Amino acid sequence: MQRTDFGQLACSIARTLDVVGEPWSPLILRDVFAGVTRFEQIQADLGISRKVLTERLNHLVERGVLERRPYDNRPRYEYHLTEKGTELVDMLMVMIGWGDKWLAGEAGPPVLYRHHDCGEISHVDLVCAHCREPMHAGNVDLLPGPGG
Amino acid sequence: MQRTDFGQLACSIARTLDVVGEPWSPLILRDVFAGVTRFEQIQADLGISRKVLTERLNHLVERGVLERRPYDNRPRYEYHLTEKGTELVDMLMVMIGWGDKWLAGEAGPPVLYRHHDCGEISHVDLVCAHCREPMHAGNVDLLPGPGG
DNA sequence: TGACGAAGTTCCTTGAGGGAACCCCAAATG
DNA sequence: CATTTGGGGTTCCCTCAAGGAACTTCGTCA
Repeated sequence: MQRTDFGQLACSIARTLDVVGEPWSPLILRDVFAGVTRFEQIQADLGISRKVLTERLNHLVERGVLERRPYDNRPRYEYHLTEKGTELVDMLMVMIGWGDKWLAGEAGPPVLYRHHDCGEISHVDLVCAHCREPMHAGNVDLLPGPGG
Repeated sequence: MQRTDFGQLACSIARTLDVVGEPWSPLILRDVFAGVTRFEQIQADLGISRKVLTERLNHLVERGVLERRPYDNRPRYEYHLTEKGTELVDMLMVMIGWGDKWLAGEAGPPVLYRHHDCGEISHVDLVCAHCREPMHAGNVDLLPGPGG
């Protein structure tokens, strides 16, 4: 889609967009995460063009985010999240939290997420991986890194 | 770009993509967050087409993510994050964490993030907003919500 | 042996992104 | 006063990606 190749930029956001920045890709990951793992199911659930779905699935498999797995003796395949892909679900959960807060409107969020550990309907919050205190836009400093 | 209108879907991911899912939008937010706030600066920094930059800035202002603010007697403007936009930086920080881990390669991450509270170079982790324990793909259950 | 169904592939049309050139306006400069 | 400069866009044209419908392939089943 975008003719500018984000994968070449020295920016982890751009590189991430190069993997899941194309239209539909995050929604495809959401479906696979939610158990909608087959071509026909995803196509019907999202209403995406078959051509584009083929392109996206191939791209996500190439980048190691999804895995193509046969599920029958016939040529039938399911798509599953790899470890790399499973960790991308973190991004989806933050998008869900933001969308629920700012865009859900009066009807409320369309899907609820129950934390398996505490049993409560909840949402994610960000903490510093080092000290476990809240970590948001207001309390980080940016420094040049080795790959810059 | 995508002719399918994601904003109409009953899905918070799709609705979030309707705001920042178009190409370049997350990179524009990153620039504004990092202090690159003027049209010419953003255009030069990203190498984005001026036409597309105009469209994206207008869209982000319309959706309440950015604020257009005059900075001179002349007709000159800076773009700043609103509260709504500042909270979107959470999504960027998760993308950065994932990109740093899976795509940075041998050179290492291009930018480092120091947590202001503990002073350490760090990255974000996700916790349950309710019990503060880790919350990832593996330990959430999906339930239908009121807006579904 | 014909129908079926999953998983694509092909083809055409439309519209979004890239890029360069151009425009407008206020201040600074001569 | 006339002219240049520089920020912030706008216009135009070209290419390529998204949408959508029809078609293909291959193994199973009636």
